[in-house]
Amino acid sequence: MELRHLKYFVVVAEEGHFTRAAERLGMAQPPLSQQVQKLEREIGAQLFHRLTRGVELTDAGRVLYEDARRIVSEVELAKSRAQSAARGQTGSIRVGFASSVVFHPIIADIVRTYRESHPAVTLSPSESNVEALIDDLTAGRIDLAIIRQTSQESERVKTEALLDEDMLIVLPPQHALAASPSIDLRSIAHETLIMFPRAIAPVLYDEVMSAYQRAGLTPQLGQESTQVASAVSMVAAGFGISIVPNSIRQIHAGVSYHAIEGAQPKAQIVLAYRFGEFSRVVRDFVDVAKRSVRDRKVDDLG
Amino acid sequence: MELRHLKYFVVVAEEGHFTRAAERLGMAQPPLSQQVQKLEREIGAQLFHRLTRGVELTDAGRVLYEDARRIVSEVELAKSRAQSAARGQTGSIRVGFASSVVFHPIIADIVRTYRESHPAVTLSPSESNVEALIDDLTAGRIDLAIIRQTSQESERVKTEALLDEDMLIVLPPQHALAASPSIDLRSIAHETLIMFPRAIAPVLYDEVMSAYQRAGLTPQLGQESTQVASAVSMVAAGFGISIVPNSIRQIHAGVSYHAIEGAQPKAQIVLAYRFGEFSRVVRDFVDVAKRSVRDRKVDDLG
DNA sequence: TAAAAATACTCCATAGGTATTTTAT
DNA sequence: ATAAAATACCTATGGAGTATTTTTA
Repeated sequence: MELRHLKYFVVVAEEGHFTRAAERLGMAQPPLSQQVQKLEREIGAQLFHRLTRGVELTDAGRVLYEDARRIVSEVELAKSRAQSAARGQTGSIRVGFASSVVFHPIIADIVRTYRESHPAVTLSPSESNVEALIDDLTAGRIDLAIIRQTSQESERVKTEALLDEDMLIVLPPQHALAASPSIDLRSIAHETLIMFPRAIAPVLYDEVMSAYQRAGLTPQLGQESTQVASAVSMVAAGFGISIVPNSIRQIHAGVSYHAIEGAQPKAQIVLAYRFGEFSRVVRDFVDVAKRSVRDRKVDDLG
Repeated sequence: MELRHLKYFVVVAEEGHFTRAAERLGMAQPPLSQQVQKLEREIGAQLFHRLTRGVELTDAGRVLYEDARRIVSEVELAKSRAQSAARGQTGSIRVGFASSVVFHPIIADIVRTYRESHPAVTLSPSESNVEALIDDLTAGRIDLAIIRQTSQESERVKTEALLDEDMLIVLPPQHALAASPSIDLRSIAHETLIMFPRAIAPVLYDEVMSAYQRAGLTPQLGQESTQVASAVSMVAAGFGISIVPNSIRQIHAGVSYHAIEGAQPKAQIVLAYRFGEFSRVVRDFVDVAKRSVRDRKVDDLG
């Protein structure tokens, strides 16, 4: 059985007349009769009662008519769905975010812009640490990740720098230096430094460590925070000070944020996706992300 | 486009390999390649990425695959429905079951009773998630669904509550509380909770969440299971605990099932059919279902 | 006898086969 | 060098056309 048979059958059923149906189908009557006969032979049942004036559906024909009509239109629908998927307008995309990047306003920017331009694409966000996200990416559990710079360049994962942000010193309320807009690392070298576990964002961690090193200092490491962001609440609670990416500033917990004088450590935000990624929806997301960053830079200048 | 194209496409998609697909189809590879190319031309999009070792679906291909597979099987079903209608078995009924209800003994009850009272009616069962079943119902792909309670009351779909069942805590073997017949949520609040995706059965999902909330607790959500039932095997594998409807108890996987003390979440089983459904076979099924539930309740009392 | 479907035949488009080339690792 | 898809070319099935016959109210 072919779709042709169902299409022909539907038209004949609607016209109740082979000759008129053939006209509507833009074909001659005999081949139409033949195709319907072939369908009847395959089903093993009469679909029409042949009358002198036209034809009439049998019971079997009536049952088939409902199904055939629906199936024919579903094929049309399937075709146009596939087409819009090819244009990247439908589908789904799973994006993982490193927990230290979710506060950066560019993230909201990117997600909003993408959602607007691809309203029919389902965007499933997840949050984890850099290492786990790279795993998720290679294993195909996510399609794309926005993370911190990573040294472990896998063969299967392509990374592209999105932007750099400065890192800031976080001081508890009532700290002696809370009023200074910028602070020299040496003036806080003796204070307990709260850091997230290195595994969560190794390059970020190392960046802070080397800033101390370049200044000829050794950080006094204290209690580890579980996340980059939760370091802030530990600072607020008086456990010590911390150094976090600028975007963490979004968190107002009574703490104060200060630029670092001299050797300014940078925190890079990076886009990661599988090498040879074909998917249009994913490629579009990459484009949107890059464009958002570019537009933002232009804004900053203006 | 012809059914042949969809059939060929489905096999190639499943094999990921033109040569093997051609074998499975009992034909040579070149004509298969040609037919698929023709389909791609008609859709106006690549359906496969041609790799050195086999092929892989594109976004458009993935979208089409789901539709094509369904359409091909619907054609088969339509054919046999027409055939049985021709044999004078005036009826057939397509019933969809939410995967989380299929283990409930009432389902077997209803189906058996209906089969006995309507031996000439062909009953075609299918299994899916709540959302997809409501879609199938409105689109006319199925006539009736037995699902979990749904909030999205469509205008075209009428739902009727069949029965409530309690939800139970599932614990892995050797769990400290495995011997307790009933458990307080607070005593397991710190354990990882394995849940199915909310989309599969939103009301069920929310019921569990609000049980935690009412107890002043926050669930520690872990890895999602793909199905309600597969949560049990994940519990057995030690990924955490879960909360499932009582009927899932039918699955013995080494796990233990426990009543929840206090705020007992309920899982409702619901009958859904198109508003203004006139078909006798469908109305009879609804009657049988309701009667089965009533009889069962009488049994429970006795 | 008239309207309409079925049959008889003819033709050619195309599904499918075989042999070979191209492509990507 | 090799696996696998694409291409080239051929064959023949069968879809569609024209002419005609059959059927039945």
